[in-house]
Amino acid sequence: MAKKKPSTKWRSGCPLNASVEILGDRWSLLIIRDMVLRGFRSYKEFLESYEGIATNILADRLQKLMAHGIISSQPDPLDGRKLIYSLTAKGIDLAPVLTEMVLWAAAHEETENPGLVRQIKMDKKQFLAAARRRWTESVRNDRRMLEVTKEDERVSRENRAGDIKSLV
Amino acid sequence: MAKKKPSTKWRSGCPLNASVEILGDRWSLLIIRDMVLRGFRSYKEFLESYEGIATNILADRLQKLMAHGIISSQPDPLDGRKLIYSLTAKGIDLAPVLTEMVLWAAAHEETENPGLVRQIKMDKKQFLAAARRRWTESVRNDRRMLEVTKEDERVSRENRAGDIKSLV
DNA sequence: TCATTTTACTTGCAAAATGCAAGTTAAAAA
DNA sequence: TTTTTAACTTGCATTTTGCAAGTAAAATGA
Repeated sequence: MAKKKPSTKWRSGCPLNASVEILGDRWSLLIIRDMVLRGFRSYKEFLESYEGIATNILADRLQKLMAHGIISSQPDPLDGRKLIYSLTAKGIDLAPVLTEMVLWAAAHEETENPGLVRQIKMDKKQFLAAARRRWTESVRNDRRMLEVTKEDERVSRENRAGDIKSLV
Repeated sequence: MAKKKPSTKWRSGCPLNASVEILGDRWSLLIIRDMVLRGFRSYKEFLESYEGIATNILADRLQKLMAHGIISSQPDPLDGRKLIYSLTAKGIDLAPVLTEMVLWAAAHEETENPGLVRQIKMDKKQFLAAARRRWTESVRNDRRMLEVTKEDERVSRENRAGDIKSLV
């Protein structure tokens, strides 16, 4: 499932340190946020998000998140130029980290999006359950789409075979 | 209470972005961890922690954490070379962020300190309550120590005054 | 009391990460 | 079949990080 294990050689064995080494930069968690909370799935969407990430940094972060097994990618069957990025189970498990960081900043800094904050405060568990449900749905949906695509390919292969036969 | 407001000019108003701009580096949260979980309070202790932070980076991070009102510092009344760093309320409020990051890494990476992880998993609320209790205690204790020191100074001032009088 | 040690830094410099602008390539749309 | 679009890559300047070596003030030891 995971793409590749990064050379698990942490500065220390402390679990917090592992988190910080993987996620401790100014962009990774924002990409995760866009996926968990806003359902973003493509390079273009991430690029056009609020904070304005640079193209090379985005490409680098997507690669690293994949290397850490937090996201995965597949070609879009409907548009060959696109890659569809998905959260893995490891990725959606970051939702509680996100929500706590949102609550902390909302409590101590001047921030926007009071609707989001209110929702989390009102019922954190339900908020997380909803996020996970959306994720489960999208995984199911991707699988379905993949099957349809495979079927399409099978049919088109048969058609080509038919064409060739008709040429003989 | 807070030292100074940093020029609140975020890349975006999203609360998660604020958190990431303040805490999104490879060291800040480790310093907070050392304070919340291990009770560290001096430059030297932070310096000797597991991950081996460089002296200049540590000085820089301590300054930034102070500028953000996450920690504060006071001279050690028992040793004039030392500064005692303390978590502010804003600082101790980061405990839930820490615990979620610990749980995430423990679930998905090879890490050590299973005792800590077991404790958090067993009863997260109680774990956080204990961390906060330790913090409240240390705040109370600091205040007490400060008063004792002030009394000492008053006495020593009187003694000096007495000495001067005795010289006249 | 006077040299030594300790604490909390600073400074200088090399290496790595970040950010911006300008390509590039393959696929889709007009 | 020309033009757009999506997802990058490249080059280069700026910033951040990390290491090693100071420094100043206070405490400690002889």
